[in-house]
Amino acid sequence: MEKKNSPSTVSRRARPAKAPLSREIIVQTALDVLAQGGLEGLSMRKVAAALDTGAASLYVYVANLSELHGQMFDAAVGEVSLAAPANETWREKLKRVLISYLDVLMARPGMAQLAQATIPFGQNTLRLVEYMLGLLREGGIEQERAAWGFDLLTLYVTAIAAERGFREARSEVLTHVKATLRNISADEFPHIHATRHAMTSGEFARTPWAIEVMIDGLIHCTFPPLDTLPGQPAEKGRS
Amino acid sequence: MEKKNSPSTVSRRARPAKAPLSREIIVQTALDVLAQGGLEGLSMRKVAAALDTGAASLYVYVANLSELHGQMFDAAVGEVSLAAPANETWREKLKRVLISYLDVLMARPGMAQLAQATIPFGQNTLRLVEYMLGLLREGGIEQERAAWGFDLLTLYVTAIAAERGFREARSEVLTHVKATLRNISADEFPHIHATRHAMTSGEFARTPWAIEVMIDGLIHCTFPPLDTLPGQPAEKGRS
DNA sequence: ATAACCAAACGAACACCGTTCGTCAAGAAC
DNA sequence: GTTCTTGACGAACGGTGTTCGTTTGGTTAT
Repeated sequence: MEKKNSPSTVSRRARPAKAPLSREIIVQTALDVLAQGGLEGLSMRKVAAALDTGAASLYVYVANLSELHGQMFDAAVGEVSLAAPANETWREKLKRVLISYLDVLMARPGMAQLAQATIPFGQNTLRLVEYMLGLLREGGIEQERAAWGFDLLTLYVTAIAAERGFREARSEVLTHVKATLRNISADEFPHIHATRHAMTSGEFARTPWAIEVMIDGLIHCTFPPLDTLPGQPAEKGRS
Repeated sequence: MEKKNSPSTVSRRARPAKAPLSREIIVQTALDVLAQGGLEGLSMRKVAAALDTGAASLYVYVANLSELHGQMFDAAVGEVSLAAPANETWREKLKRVLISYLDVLMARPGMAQLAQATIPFGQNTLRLVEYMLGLLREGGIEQERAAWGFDLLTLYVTAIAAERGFREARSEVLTHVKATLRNISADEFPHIHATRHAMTSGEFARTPWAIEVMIDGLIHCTFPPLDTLPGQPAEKGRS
């Protein structure tokens, strides 16, 4: 950004003690850029600019933007708190860690979308997965249900965070939607009309509620549906 | 693309009977482009090229790319089948329509990501929402639980479709992940080690299973948590 | 002290992208 | 026949990820 090396070779004096680049510094700076500008405002060029260098310099430490995304996600997952009061039940602990994960996803705009676009298997992610699987097993949920259930839970939390992120990013569209919903025809769409307030309510209560619903389902569900495993779904049209 | 109008004004004769543009044609062409190249391969320029015109021409009918995305999504939702055998229970019908929705999301690569990026309230979407809410009410699930539950169900189906889309798009990363998972340390991550096969299994059985889990949870859950509505979550750290 | 070497850093370029602007031509209205 | 409107469009602006070839500063070998 602030480079002025038009003469011969004075440049190295104008930038005397620049801290050397590193993977960690790049990832941390990228998280800062994300925090300020969201996922739209995150680009190799912007991150490089924040480090007072050019985009090409980053490619020494990071293969491409996609890999940087992955590194950023895992670094963020490292901020999830796994601590819990010892007297809590497994269910309370599970809910607690999921909410902490949700907090991390919502701390920086665009982090949830980043989580959705990332196939997540860094060190911090593994630690989190291990912890959650342990809790489900502690609750007596067997192997397969635990694996699938963990996926169900995290998928939902990530999705709800991403959805909120989008709505914050484009609030103009959202107000338009709310107007449409408010004036919706009671004849053509009676059920939507009846629930039109509930649909946009409970911004914060909703996620804990959904977590409870899914854990309840996980406990009551009679599956693991071994019968459907061999011969495809046996359900309706899988194309 | 195939324009040759270097001389004076012969161009109009070289392109005599071009079908006029329209919103519908643009949306339909965009869906074709999406089907072929995924969301990455969808751009105003590509859609315009497929219509043998320039990108600027599209802006007469579509405000911007984001609005085009919205129109594309609603058009796709129109393909969801709401038909069901009359003797089915509300629960079977609900599962059926959700699977049909999943099919639509997976029919074109990138459609699920598009669904996640869209705030969905076109005509076809409203029809689908109305239908699903009706089924939930038919099942005796009261107003608020139905509204939130519908959101939970669709959010999950969309998320699972998007996740699969990503994995297809970047299979190189996925194989790497699978290798990591296969050789994972049994000491450091015992639970992951134990469930490492279940975690990547059941590609197709998983979604019907998760739908059952969520409906079970929806039925058994004692909520709607009116107690948490007035004073924020009363849970842990909402930032 | 000097020469050789190497890897990090970087400037420039390529091929894209969304969007805007000014212009042009064809049909409608008069 | 003339004016007016409007859809179509070429060109351009400022952005993007990524690559290539070169520079450069510090380290090692002579």
